[in-house]
Amino acid sequence: MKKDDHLFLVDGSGYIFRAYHALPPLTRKTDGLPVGAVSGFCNMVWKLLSEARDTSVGVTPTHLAVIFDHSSQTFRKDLYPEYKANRSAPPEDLVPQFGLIREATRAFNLPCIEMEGFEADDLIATYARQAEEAGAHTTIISSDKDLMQLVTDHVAMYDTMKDRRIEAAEVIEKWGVPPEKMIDLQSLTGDSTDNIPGVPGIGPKTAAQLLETFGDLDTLLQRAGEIKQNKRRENIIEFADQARLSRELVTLRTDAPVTDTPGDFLLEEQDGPRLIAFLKAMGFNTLTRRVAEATETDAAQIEPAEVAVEWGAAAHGPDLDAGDASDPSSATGIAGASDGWTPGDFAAARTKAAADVKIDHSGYACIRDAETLAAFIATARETGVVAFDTETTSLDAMQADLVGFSLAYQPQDAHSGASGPVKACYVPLSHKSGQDDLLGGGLAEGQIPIDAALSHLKDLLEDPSVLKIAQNLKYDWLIMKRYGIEVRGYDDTMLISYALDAGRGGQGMDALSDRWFGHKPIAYKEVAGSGKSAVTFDYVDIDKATAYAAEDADVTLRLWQVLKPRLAAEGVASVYERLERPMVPVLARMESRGIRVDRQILSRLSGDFAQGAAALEEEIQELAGEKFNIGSPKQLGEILFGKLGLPGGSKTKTGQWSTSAQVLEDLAAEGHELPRKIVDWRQLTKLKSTYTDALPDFINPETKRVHTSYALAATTTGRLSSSDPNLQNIPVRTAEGRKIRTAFVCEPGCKLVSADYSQIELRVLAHVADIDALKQAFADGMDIHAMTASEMFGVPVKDMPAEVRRRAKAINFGIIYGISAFGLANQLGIERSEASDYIKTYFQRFPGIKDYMDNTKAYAREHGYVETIFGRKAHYPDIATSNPHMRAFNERAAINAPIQGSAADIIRRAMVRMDAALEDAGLTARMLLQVHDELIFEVPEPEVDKTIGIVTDVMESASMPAVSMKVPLKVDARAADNWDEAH
DNA sequence: TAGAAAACGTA
DNA sequence: GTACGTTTTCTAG
Repeated sequence: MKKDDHLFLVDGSGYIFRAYHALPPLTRKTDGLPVGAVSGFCNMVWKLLSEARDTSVGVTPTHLAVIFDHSSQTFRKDLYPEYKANRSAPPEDLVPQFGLIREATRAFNLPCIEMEGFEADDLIATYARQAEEAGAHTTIISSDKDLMQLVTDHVAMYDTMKDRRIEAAEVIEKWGVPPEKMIDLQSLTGDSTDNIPGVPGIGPKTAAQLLETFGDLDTLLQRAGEIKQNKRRENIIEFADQARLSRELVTLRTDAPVTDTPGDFLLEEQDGPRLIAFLKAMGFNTLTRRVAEATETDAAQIEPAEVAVEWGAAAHGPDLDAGDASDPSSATGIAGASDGWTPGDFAAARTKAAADVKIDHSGYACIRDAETLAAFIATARETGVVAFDTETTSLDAMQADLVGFSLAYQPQDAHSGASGPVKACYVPLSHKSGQDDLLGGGLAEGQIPIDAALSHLKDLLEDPSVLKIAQNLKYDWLIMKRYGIEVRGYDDTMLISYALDAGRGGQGMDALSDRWFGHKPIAYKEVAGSGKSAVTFDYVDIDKATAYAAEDADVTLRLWQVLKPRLAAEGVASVYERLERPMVPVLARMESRGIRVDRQILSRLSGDFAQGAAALEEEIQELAGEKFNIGSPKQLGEILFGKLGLPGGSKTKTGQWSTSAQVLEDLAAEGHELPRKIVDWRQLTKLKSTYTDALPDFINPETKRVHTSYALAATTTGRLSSSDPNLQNIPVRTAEGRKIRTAFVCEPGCKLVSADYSQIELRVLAHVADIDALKQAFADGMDIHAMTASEMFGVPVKDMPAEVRRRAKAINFGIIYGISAFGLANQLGIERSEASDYIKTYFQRFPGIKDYMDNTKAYAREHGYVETIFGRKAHYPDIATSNPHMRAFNERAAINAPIQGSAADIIRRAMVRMDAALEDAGLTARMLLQVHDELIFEVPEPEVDKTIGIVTDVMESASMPAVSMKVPLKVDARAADNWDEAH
């Protein structure tokens, strides 16, 4: 470097934290990736590079480097193991940004510097010193006081947020001492955020005054006896060694063994296309435009870069390698990791520690006044992590009223008992007094007015920098949304557990508590009663409610401590971050929108079905010769196979005659009249009771729409399930059943749009098993079942008999289900031996499928689980059982899971992106329902065509960029006035 | 009154 | 042959 050179050293790590807290949260439109700090960083760097002259930084750099912390394992930890031990860890939505900011640095064509064992500050000190020795000037882009000791007449600092240059005068103004005395000052004051001890009772003002009087730290410590104030004198004498240790910790190393020199950091021309590709990938439109202008690049011609995102894994960023700080729970007091631990070690330690802290209800508090609530929330906020749970009057989130809520920021330990600090609490809001039931129950005494309590709660729940933890958050999210609160910054223990342990048992709180702590929480029944004597939660005694509700928050927090570290350790962090957690608001919105159902249509159908069933009932009893309960399989079996002596097919496992549709169809085919009528009767009564009678009761009195509830963690494979009512099994196969779909309608001026994946599971199969013939067929848009038939039976596709195609279709489905000769024979009504021959032929024709199935079985047996193409695991703990029947069942399930599960993952990805994609396109279409491979939208009529385009695009590209499918995904979409016609 | 079994709707 | 949820009947307590 030369005399006139000017080196800029950007404190990258410092900037990340500052930008995160100072700037409004920002997420990438396409997938919700948090990018606020990245955006701030890019804007700041661009400003430094292009507009330096116009700002108070005052100079233009000739050399520039961005410096980062490598990890917390530095030489300072050797000096003082507690160094930074209490540091609050980065918030969840900052974690992925560490890697992105390094990417940004490279995209700007700037050196990205870090070194193991040293903090960014030491590297900055080293380079600044080297530059100074060469006679050049340095500007450190930071406002961190730890760097102020470096300020000289050749080294200044620059605060980008305040646009302010920091030189010796500014240091003196702020701290009362010149830069060269900053080390001594910090040695006395210490630093609570880095856990540097200093001398108790000495703050910056006192320290500056003492240094003014005594000159420097050594002199002060020697002559401490001269200090007049008793306490101050005693402290300085007693803690002199601590001050010297602190000095070692705060003194920056200027001799870090760096391999570059400042001269290597010569600023080069921007690589416009590369930078723009990155900015586009981040979705920074304004900056993209500016950079395009400045570099004379046509941004429209540039594809967004593929940027790898470390959503939760501990690959980058300060402290993330250490494990104990990789999530904010390090602040919760459970013993953390020591040096060199792997994430797995850490997770195991957490599990062990969790079982040791016993759950004790006596420490829970019931908070009944606003001041205490505010104080509790303030404490929780400092901790940065808080478990949250609502208590309401109903399991239906769309109808439930809030009764109270509970919070926990640490496990409530047993030792402190009732007199110790409160870490978990319940806040009753609308419990009834119970005395005046006749008057509808007055509000019980001693509850915070709900508006006041919710305003405190809102501050907490909507602050993304405080991590909220809930068990099944979607429910609480919907409740809070109805009270005008939108939860931001959250984890869901149910979903974490699901990502980790799908197939290993339930993910409900009671099951998890039992599994991890051997503890059974107070049962809901115990506080609210059951059956006829059950009451809604607002009639539960507040003391009982406190124990029950606070325990739920306490247990939820403990579960999070145990489960969260496992995500990274077991490689499913991205499954949780991308496929589970973002689904919470997506599904919550779908559920709260609901779908319009025409009560009149259902009512008319109910009448029709009732008439038809009554007529059949009469005929059936006529044929049977007596009145009996047709709905009773037991009585029916006795009539058919006992009294009438029809040839009884099979029996169920309890020894009863089977009267399944299959059996009755077979009898009907033999010419018997009665079974046919029973099948028809069953169809009508089924449609009536399950659909036309039941659905109207689900119409919400307020919204006049039907709001299903989606379960995110109910299946082993990753599919959703729907209940209350189940809208994923609305009839479609028969003409009678389809009539029910005509009752699913849209608002006037709108259309229902249904978009479904064509053959998605067979496409996934072609991809995972890598079958050339299948891939080719899909690429060519061929009829896949006809193609299969043609390959297997040598029949040309043209003018193929329907029966031949039907058999091939059954085989294709069979493959997906883990085919057995027994099952295929059943399905096709052929002999087992014939089915077996079909399978043999199929495997000869498509040997890759056989390989895939064998490999999947072997993998499942070795690992106990299988994976989807996005890394979701489905566990099969019984895969190696000695019971041949059970083992075969598990093997078929294990073969099916990657196929069904990958398809489920794909539509999840589409759903996560859908709302933003529609909004970006200026559309107001609303996604209402998901039926495994189908999405249903309500769309204003003028927007229909454009919506179909966007929806199709998002769905067909849903696997990208994570997985590039070897087979195209195809989506069919159409619009109509009801679901029957749209489908 | 709670839970299992049988049946049947969907992808 | 895979994955679910709901209804009705029937049994055990």
